[in-house]
Amino acid sequence: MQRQEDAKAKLKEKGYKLTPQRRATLETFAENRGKHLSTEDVYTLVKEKCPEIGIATVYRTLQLLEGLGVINKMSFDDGCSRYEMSGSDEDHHHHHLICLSCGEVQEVEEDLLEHLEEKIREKNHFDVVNHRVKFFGYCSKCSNK
Amino acid sequence: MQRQEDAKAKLKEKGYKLTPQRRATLETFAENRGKHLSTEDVYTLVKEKCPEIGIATVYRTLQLLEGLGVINKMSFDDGCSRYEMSGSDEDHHHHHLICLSCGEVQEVEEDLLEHLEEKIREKNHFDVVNHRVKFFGYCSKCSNK
DNA sequence: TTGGTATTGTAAGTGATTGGAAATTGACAG
DNA sequence: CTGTCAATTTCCAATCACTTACAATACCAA
Repeated sequence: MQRQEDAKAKLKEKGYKLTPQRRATLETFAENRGKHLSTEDVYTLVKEKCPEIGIATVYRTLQLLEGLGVINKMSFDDGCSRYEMSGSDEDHHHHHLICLSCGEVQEVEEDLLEHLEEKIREKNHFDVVNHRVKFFGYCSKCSNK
Repeated sequence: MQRQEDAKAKLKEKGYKLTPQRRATLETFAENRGKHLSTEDVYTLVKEKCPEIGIATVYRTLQLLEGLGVINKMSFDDGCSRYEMSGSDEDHHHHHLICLSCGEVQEVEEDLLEHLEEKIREKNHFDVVNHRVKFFGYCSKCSNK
């Protein structure tokens, strides 16, 4: 896919090597778009393609890919970091609904506050290029209980 | 709720971890607003969510949360300490402007999208109780360079 | 193909936190 | 003063998410 090829180009550009471990990690993210993978998740999934991989390499790879902007780290306060592939345009309108009861995370794709960015720009002299919103509350399953 | 989220932010800020035990304790206080819970009370209540928790951890957690100002200790001379969530400040909708260049974080106090919460509620069947927004961009100092 | 360098897996090391149990404290009775 | 008992703290070994040391190995440009 586009992003996978981009990522490979970025690696080469910066003098990093394209190893089977990194290739497998990229593939895994491409195959799991929209999911928020923990390091353990990635480890498990990548292991299917590349059984020898060690957990340390997974951590290193995720760090590297985050630095290159290929994936984004996000925290849902569940005790571990989670990542997803950063899709340049979708990313801009990509927000989360976090259930305070069960911890489930849903996504909302919507441009919520484009117009507010302008307001912020004027009031705070801050040049906004992106925003991210978390809504906290109770998902349908939990609020029915 | 807001105070729960604030508390989580404070923990993170000070380098403390948000463990299941701490999460359960915060939830317990949120669900028992206005009550004055003894350590034993907290132990019993938290045990429902987190049965493995030990009494020592409860004492430690209460100490920690008191230090962060999330809960208040009060004495009724009944032989044990009691606590309640400190509710003094109300639902502050404070959000953040994060500079991508220097990393500076400004706060904005503003209710940005109350009306959008209703929309989310209908479309996603998600009962929103709070939201948090991050704006990414460049602060005035950095964008002038 | 080759050689220098990046990268790897293993295993040991972080630092914060934990449960259980033992130790300490303090109020009070005898 | 001494013993008792419950509240609270401390000790300790273990756990968790993550990082690092290091020697062996794999990329990839020449």
